[in-house]
Amino acid sequence: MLPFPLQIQPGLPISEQLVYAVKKAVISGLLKPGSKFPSVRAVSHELRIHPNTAHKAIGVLVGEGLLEVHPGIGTIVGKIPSAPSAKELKLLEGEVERLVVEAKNRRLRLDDLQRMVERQWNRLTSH
Amino acid sequence: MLPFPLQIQPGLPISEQLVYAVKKAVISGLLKPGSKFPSVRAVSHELRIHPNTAHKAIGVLVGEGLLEVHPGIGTIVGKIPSAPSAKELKLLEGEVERLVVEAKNRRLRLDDLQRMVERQWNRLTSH
DNA sequence: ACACGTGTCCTATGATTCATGTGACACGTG
DNA sequence: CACGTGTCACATGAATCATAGGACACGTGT
Repeated sequence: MLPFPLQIQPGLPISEQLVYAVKKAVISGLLKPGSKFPSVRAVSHELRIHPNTAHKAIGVLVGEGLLEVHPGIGTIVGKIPSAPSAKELKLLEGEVERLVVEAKNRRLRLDDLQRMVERQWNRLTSH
Repeated sequence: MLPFPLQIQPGLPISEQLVYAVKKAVISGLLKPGSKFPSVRAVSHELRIHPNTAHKAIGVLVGEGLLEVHPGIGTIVGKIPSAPSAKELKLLEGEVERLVVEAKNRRLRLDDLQRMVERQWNRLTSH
């Protein structure tokens, strides 16, 4: 069994769903830094997807520092996520802007949105 | 000239970029409720895109209540954006979750994120 | 030395989405 | 009736996505 939950659904690319599932598992403590991450072939076999698709998702996660690859040995969960770079902060700003635009068009108030953020934040807290 | 700014860039679907540009223009007061919205052909001509592409974006905006269509006459900016339905709230929850997941993986703190939200909120305020 | 599992890469194919091309129709205004 | 409006129905080419099948280099274990 995979160390993280994922039910693949149509509508979004499979590789993106896999990336997101791993990100959620990492921050929720399901995947602990330094622990082994399933091999490309194991992931593809469990999820019934093609190895290339799993490999693509893992490549994204490696690029973001969430996973570390050791050739010939395997892949482990990244130990120390680096502090946000200027580039990453700019990307986050863009995502925040998108969210605020949606919220404003739905006629939410700032404190409504803040409460939603805080609720999701606490819900995704490891413990 | 179009009543809203938009510089089409590669990487995202053109229709999505158009939808987002209009949403931002609406909440920033550039497009006022009740005012006329450019015709499908005018938008496609100004942006150098295909009428079908502009029509697709406008269709999305109509579906969300931001624009109102009067057949044979034209399209205007929606007057009264409805209160968020349960379905819309659920979609927003999902977007908030995505943002929180990204922020946590970048090792931001809750108040860091809250500040970013508040800043974007004030930046996108009309007047 | 050898087999095995690991990550990585290559070429190819079919499905889907996206943007465009082209043409047409119904509606309301003048 | 002409005109501009929104709307729709095909079709085509490009790009993305997932799949298929095979191959190679690396490190570990026997």
